[in-house]
Amino acid sequence: MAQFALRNGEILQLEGIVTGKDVARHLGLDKTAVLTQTNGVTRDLSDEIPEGAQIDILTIKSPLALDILRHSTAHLLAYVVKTLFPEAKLGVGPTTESGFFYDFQVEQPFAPEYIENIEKKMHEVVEQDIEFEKIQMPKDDALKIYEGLGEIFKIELLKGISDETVSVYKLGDVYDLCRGPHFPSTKLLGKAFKITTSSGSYWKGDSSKESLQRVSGIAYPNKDELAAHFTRMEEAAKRDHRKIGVELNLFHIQDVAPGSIFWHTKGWTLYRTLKSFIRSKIEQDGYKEVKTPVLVDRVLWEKSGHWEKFKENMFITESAEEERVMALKPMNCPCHVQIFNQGVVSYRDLPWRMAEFGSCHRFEPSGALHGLMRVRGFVQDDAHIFCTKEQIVSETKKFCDLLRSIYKALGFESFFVKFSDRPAKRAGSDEIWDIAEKSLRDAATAAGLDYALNPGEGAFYGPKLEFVLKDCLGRDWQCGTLQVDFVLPARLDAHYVTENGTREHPVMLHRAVLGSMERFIGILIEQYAGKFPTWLAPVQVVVATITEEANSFAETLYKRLQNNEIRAEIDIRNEKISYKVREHATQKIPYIFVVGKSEIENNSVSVRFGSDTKVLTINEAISMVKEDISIISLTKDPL
RNA sequence: GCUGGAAUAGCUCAGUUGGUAGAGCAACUGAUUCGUAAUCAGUAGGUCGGAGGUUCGACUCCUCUUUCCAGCACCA
Repeated sequence: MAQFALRNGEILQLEGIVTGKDVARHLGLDKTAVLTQTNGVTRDLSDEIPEGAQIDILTIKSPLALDILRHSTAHLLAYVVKTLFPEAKLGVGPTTESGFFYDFQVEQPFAPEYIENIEKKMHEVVEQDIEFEKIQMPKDDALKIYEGLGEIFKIELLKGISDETVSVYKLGDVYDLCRGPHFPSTKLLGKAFKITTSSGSYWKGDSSKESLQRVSGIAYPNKDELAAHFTRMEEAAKRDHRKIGVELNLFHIQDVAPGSIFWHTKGWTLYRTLKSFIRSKIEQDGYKEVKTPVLVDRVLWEKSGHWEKFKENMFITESAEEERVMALKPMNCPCHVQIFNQGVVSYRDLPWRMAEFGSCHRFEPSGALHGLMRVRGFVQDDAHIFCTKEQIVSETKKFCDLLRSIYKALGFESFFVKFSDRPAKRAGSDEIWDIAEKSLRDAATAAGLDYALNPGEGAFYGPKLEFVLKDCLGRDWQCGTLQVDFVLPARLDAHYVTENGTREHPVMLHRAVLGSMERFIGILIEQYAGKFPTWLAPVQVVVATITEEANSFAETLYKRLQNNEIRAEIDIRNEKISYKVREHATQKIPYIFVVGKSEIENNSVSVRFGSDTKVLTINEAISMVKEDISIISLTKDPL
């Protein structure tokens, strides 16, 4: 008689070999049980339970079961694809944030009709209630099976496994190498899944390896949650910055300049406002702004090492009059070093925080372009801090504080941080990398950052911290960055004179808070769904008349707003006030100042803010807006 | 760059066995002078992304090309 502890503290006694299924049956959960949690580990229901274990039965409703539901649905997908396309070779089929995908190698990519058919077939297989049969076998046996089936990718995966015994899940006659666990059978997967897309992918995520076809789907425990997912997606699509950019007349992009932005007046006002804000913040932090050339001789890029690594991604110029090859700068650092190198720099001059709103161009692959988020022409809120090794930690901490204060002011309380360490291809010795990585880690800790390690993803000249924000569709975009660089100053012959009169290379900290102005504005548009806080709004107030008898009163009011440096517009069109209100509300103008007969008589204004309306004196109304705009100045205080 | 999909008026979209284009909103003109999310009427607007080809005839079929979208790869 074996004993097991249930989660509620009850002790269960059962005879013989006991599996999760037995426990479930004993508890009357045999119809709904999908997995067990045995001693805190999620396992198959068919697994034997060791005596004395603490056991919990998981049903489809359990949050712990969700990821397994998706994983098992991926296997179901693989089963259906193998049934419909027996020649397909299986890749891998992991879960995603809201679903799953499976990669296959097939002769013909899946046409949309096939995708529909696959989904239909998956639902049929759910009805057939096929069992996920778990088979533990020696690795060599599994290899034999897959060699017999010609599953080249599974063979490669198997060869990479060091265990002697592996688990294979058999669904119908399809063998899938998998650590598991899985649901016991297809019926329990339910109907709340949907195949969403098919697309290309690469084996092991490597573009030099085989091209595969990825079929992706989403899955939830029930139809309501599935429907809620689609509703969320629709809501998110409404705040897509590309859509709002057109609706609010902020910018456009067209064929003649792929990856570059035509900023319209309203978008450019937003851009300038953001830039002024950043400028005031960095000036307070001791940065000195510069401006360097956009067109620079290739020799500088050769010297910096960028030519060798990135020339395919640079815009190179050609001139009928001159043989000299120039390039549009893809980054500002080598140019900043040229300024640093004018004259002699003393240790007393360090840290030298050299900032630039640097206009950069990179030939990004066509498939990477995405609205404002990934462009070929962009402006970095860039700066390079030339400092000593000893100053790395304090400068990094200072930067992190600045970044946090700016993000907070812009409405981003939370973001995530990645620490990217040395890549395989890099410049500089291991000793230098050791120092660079340690300094950056210490600084990140000192700044109280919670970061995730991103191994091997550093820049070729140094490790970096990356500050990542999400767009409305859940995609990650790196915005801020800080990179420690011991390499470029040496390559570009930057020196300073130490206390002892010797010459040394400074350390260079590459850093940006927003990263790209364009990208950050894209993120801001989505964050606010176009309804910007008043200080950022391109138009802050519209003065709208009810009838034309209010025109001159409106003009006077409009002038006063302008004199108070409020971005205002006036609407004296011969339209009904409800029409005007609707239009300006749709344009997400923060304040609508409505004036009519009664306002003229009382020298007042009817202020509409959001859906609130109140009648104020003109002075009160102007103070209200000015106070709203000045909210941003609070953030000027150091944290 | 790779795989798939798409491109029709300023915007959102109709337009199937190939017979040279249509709606709503926006714009413009006129009327309406109105109290907080759409007043009415009229007018104008398109080489159907571009270049070739098939055909008596192409928005529609084929080839090439550009751009965009989704995913992958890339991102100093």
